[in-house]
Amino acid sequence: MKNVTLKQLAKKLGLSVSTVSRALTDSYEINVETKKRVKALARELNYQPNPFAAFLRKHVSKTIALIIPEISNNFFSQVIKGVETVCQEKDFYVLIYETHEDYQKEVRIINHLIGGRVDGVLISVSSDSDNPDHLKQLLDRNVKLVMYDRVIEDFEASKVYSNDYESTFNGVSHLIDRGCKRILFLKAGENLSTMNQRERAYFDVLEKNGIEADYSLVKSFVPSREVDLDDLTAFILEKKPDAIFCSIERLAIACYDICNKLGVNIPNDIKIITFSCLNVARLLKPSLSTITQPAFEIGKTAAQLLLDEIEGKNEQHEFVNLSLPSTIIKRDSTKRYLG
Amino acid sequence: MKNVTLKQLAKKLGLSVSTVSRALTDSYEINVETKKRVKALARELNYQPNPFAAFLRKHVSKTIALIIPEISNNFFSQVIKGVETVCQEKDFYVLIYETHEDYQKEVRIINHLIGGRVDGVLISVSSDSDNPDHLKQLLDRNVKLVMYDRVIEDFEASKVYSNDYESTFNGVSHLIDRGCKRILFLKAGENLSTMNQRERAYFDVLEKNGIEADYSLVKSFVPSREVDLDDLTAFILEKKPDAIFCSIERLAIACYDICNKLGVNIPNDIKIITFSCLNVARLLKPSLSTITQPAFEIGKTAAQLLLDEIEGKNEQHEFVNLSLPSTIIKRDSTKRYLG
DNA sequence: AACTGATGAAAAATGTTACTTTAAAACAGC
DNA sequence: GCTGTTTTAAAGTAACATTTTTCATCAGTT
Repeated sequence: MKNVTLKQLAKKLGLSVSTVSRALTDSYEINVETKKRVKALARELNYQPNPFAAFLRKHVSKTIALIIPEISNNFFSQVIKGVETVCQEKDFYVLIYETHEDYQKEVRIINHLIGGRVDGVLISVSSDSDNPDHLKQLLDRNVKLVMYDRVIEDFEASKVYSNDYESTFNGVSHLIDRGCKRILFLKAGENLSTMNQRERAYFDVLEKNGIEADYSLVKSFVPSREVDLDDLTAFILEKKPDAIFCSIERLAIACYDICNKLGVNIPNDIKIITFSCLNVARLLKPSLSTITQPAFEIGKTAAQLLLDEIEGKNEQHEFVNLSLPSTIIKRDSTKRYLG
Repeated sequence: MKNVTLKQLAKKLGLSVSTVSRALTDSYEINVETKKRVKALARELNYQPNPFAAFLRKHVSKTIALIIPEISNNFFSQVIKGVETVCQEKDFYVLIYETHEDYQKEVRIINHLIGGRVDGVLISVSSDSDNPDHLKQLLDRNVKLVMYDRVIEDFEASKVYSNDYESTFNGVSHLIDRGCKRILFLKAGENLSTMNQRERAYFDVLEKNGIEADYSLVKSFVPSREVDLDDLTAFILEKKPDAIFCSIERLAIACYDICNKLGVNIPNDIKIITFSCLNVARLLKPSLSTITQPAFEIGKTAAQLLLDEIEGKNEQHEFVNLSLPSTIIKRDSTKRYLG
């Protein structure tokens, strides 16, 4: 082992290991001169304490796990950024895991984490996650947990998400304001908290506007799979909608492709609005109306809450439910007529 | 501590700790019946070996660090995905670090890693990284290193990148084929291997086509900062180019915004091509011609190389230099005329 | 009785930290 | 000036959970 250890430092300095250790942590019991000597040598040899050994003593790893359904997704990559920002500031380490929307994989990951690898876990549950037993086990072993975006509603933990109900309500209302009556609702995933909120809002808006609910206008997609374009094309041709509400960005992109192929004009023939964190939405043809979630803030806030819990600032287990507002940006894809 | 340990298992089973340990690792020295009993209890209590204690003995953490200049960037998030894919398969853990293009931060991160937290490091160096001493220290302490995308050319390590020279050569040639003569070259970062390759290719194409090099048509941007739109607008208005070659996606987006604002038509007035992993490039107005790097493959390949080295498959230190081909996709933004 | 071979127990080691102890010096009280 | 106490500085040691090496036991065989 080529790594510098306390032992080596102690030997070179003619001191004991414990003295060196405490000199480095600025213990009051050590002579000022000795401290200086120790620190000077530590700096010279670029001594870095071994984190694994330190953990074994202290049972604190200063590491959290960030569990993500799909990494290369604008929403989640901004979440990562938010989490990173907070953690780097507080000298915490972030382990990233991707579930690929697979519940089995999620369980396996959590089991790994049970070994005590991390102090806390940030999770957005996978789309077919119906049973939270594995998460309970984490808590049993004193690993802190915060859920973000996709949460399990009756689970005892802090949660950070966006106002899916309200923003969907506004989004669908916007379509109706523009004269749409036959609005497709494309959802992704069956058991997701976010999707349920969005679907509820969709039907509520219809009811409020005296439009009869047609459940056949709702189509569900498997988030982990590619969008089946032929299938979606057939669906659109069959239903002949005047608008499409997409609950994820990928579906909107598929709709754009399909409309281009079919020669259907957006927004004159069909209007489209979608949940999306795409930063070039304004440059699309036509520019895409979006409901943009505060991804970066969600990441930051969730990480903040988790670190607070780890640092024992929430002894009473007062779990927080935080809803951060999305922004609805109306662009050409939902314009009344585009000349 | 609520965690299940070998000690607890041993106590419950009436065996010694070492016997339990060896039963779980399927040592030939342990009676088959004993093994069964041990494994049954381990499964029942969901025993997970403490990774920190295991490390301390074995000096293998099965963890690598992935150092990234900017996480929320299509290219890098696909790299993450590639790395994740390989590592999950081989049961390795990935720690993510973001440098925000800051050399000081990069040095700090590497110093942290020197403590032995990881078995290996995957790095794309930050844009103002001129001195690789910190990386040498890693190698001194037996931490493996592989560079991806942005590499330091004369550093003793395996490297994975894309064929920046050739693809830029093809990209600029494409612009010239379309009749462009006054091509801006927008670069990002001064000391980056990638940028140097691209710039060299740009000038080589000009020379090959008998166009006199005009160094004032090259403009450099600081990758960590927002693009200064006013500044870029002024530059474009001053230089009156018939094409712009963007070395990063963000610059192309800025150009689109500027052209829209100025009422300049792409591609009739100015043609634009860019390095980009944007998956909606085809849906922009006009659709954007791109040079798309194989980000996912770069991540996969680099991770593969690193894990091989960690697992001792490269005892002779035969470092690999791998160049993966980018794809140039010609779309409307470089069309001859768009009616 | 000595020797195998199988089985499992004990002990050592990893690098750090926290608790306990020791040694010496400084100081107070008689 | 000596003894007893306090203070200061440093050393020693145990513990963390695991793995690995060494050691011990016992049954069975020569």
